[in-house]
Amino acid sequence: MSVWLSYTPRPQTRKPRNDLLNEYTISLTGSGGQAASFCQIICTMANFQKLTSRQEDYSKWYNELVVKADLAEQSAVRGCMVIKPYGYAIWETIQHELDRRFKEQGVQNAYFPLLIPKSFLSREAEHVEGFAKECAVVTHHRLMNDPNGKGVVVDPNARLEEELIVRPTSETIIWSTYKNWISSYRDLPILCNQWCNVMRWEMRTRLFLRTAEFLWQEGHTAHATKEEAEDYARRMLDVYADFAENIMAIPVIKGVKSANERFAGALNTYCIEAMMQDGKALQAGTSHFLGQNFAKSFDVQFLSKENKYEYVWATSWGVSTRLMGALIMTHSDDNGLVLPPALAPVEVVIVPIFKKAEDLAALMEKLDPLADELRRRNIRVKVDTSDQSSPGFKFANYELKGVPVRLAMGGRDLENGTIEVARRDTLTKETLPIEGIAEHIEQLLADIQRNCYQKALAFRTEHIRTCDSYEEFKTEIQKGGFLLCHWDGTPETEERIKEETKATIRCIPLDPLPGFQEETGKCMVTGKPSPRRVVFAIAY
RNA sequence: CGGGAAGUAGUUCAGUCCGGUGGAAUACCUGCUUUGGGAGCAGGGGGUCGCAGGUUCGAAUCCUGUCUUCCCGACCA
Repeated sequence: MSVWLSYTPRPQTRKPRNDLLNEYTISLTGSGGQAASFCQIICTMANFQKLTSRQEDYSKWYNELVVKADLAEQSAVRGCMVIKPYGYAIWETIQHELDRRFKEQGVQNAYFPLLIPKSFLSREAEHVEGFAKECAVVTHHRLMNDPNGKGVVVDPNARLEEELIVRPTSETIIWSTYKNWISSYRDLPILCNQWCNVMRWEMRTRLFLRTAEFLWQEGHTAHATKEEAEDYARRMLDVYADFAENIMAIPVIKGVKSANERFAGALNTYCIEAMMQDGKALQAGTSHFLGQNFAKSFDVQFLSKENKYEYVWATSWGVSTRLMGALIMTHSDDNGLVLPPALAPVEVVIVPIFKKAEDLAALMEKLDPLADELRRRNIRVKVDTSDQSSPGFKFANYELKGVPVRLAMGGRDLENGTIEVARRDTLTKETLPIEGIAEHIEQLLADIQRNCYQKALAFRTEHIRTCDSYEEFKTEIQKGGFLLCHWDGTPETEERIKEETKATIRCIPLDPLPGFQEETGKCMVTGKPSPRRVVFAIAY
C-alpha cells in the first residue's frame, strides 16, 4: 500500500518571514504483514529561520550555516574566529580519530614554541620565499600606561633585540631542535606530531576555510634514508585518506602536487583532494617529502652504521580546521548541517512529546532505558526533556545542527508501543515498534555513515569528466567539477591555464580514478606528449 | 593590498538624500492558554546609531580619519 499525504502547516497568523518553502515529497507506505505500519512522511513546511539556499548563493549559505549551526563566529580580532562548543566538539572528534591513527604509525605528540626567532626563517631560502610576507611579528615585550592617560601603550624601551615570528608552520623551530636530538642512526627515525595553532596574515578570510589563526596538527619526521622518508610521507597520506573516507565520509583523490602547487622547501607534496557541492576543489590534507632541505639548512647530520656523516631525510604532514569547511560543504543541505554519525557530537536526539509533567514521566519510563541501552552501544545520545520550546522547534533546530537521528515519542506512540525515527541525511521518518529499536538505530547510524559517503561519491563521480580541447576546457571548467586533462608537465603551461581560467592542477592522481583508464595523450594546450591525465579544478 | 557595499536593539533590517527627543519584525522577560514540524494572546525590558575627531544652537543623518564584516581582484607555502 502506498498513500500520498499532504501536510498542512498549522495556520499561521504571523506572517512568514519569507516565502521560502521547502518542498518535501510525502508518502506513506504501510504493509499489512509487518508488525507496525511503516511510514515515510516528509512534509512541506515553511522555513521560518531562513537559511539562504545553496542555489541562491552558495557562499552566503556557507557563512550563515556556520553561524546558525553554532559552529563558529567572528571574534573581535580581524580574521580570527571563535570556535563554539558545538563546532569544537566536532574538531575534538577529528583530533581523537586522527591521533589514534597517528599513534598506530608510531608517532608521538610533542609541543614546540609559538614564537620563532626571525633568523630561523632566513635559513631555508625557498621555504621562506613561500610565506614570509604573511607573518605576524612580535617586536616588543612590554606595555606601559599611556603617559597621556588613556589605557596602555607599547613601551618603546622594550624593543626585542631579535624579533619573533608567530609560527606560520614549525619546520624551522623543529629542525633547529632535531639537530640536538640526532647524532647517530640509532636516534632515527624521529616521529613527532604537534596539535597547535598557527597564524598566517591572510588578506581575505572565511570561517574555517581561511582564517588568520587556525588549529591544525603538524607531523615532522626524520629518517636515515630517502626511501624510508618517502615511504613515510606516502603512508601518512594513506592515513589521511582513510580518515577522510571512513570518518568524515568524504571521498578524496590521492595525488601528487605539480611543481607550482608544491610546498615551498619540499621535493614532493602529496595531497588528498575533495570536491565540494559547488564543484570547487578543497585540499583536505597534505604530506610532504622534504628531502634533505631542512637537514642541510639546520645542519642536522647523523653518523651511519658505516661511521659516515649523512644528512637526515624529512617529512611533514598536516590537516587543519579547514576540514570543518570540507565537512560542511560536502554533506550539508538547505535545511542546515548534515553530519556523518562518526563525527556528530550527538548521534541520536530523543524528543519526548508531552503536555504535562505526568505525560513526560510516563514517556521517560520508556525513553530512559532506551537512552541507556543506546549509550551501552557507545552511541552519543541526548534526551531533550526541556519544556522551553515546542517539539516542532526542536525538530527544526536539531536538523539545523545536523543530528543524524531523531527519535520522537508522544502519547500515541506510548499506546501503540512505537517510536518515530527520523534520519537527517534523507529527511525521511518512519514509525517503528520500540521493541528492538536500539539494534535498529545502531544499524541505521552505520547506514547513514555509508550513505553520506555514497552520496558524496556519487556527486563527485557526476562531476568528473575528461576534456581534450583547451577551448572546451575554458567554458567547461567554469561549470565546476574536476576535469581530467592531458598536460605537458611544464609549470609554464599550468601557469598559463591558471591565468586564463583560474583553474589549477589539483593533483596528479596516484591511482587511476574509478571509471577512468590511465592513458597517455597530448597536452590540451601545447600538444606535447603527456604521460597521464591530471585533475584540474577551481580550488578553495 | 586595490575596487565596491555595509556597520542602527541579541538577530535581520527601515530611518540617513532633505540635521530637530531613534523604529519594525524577530529574539528576550512575565502571565495565561498551548505542545505529534519552527505556538497564541496580553504586558514588559532592551540601542553612547562601529570608534575618534570636525561642522552646527542641535548630528544616526553632513565632513575627515579609523576599525570590522561581506562581495570582486591580487595573495594563499
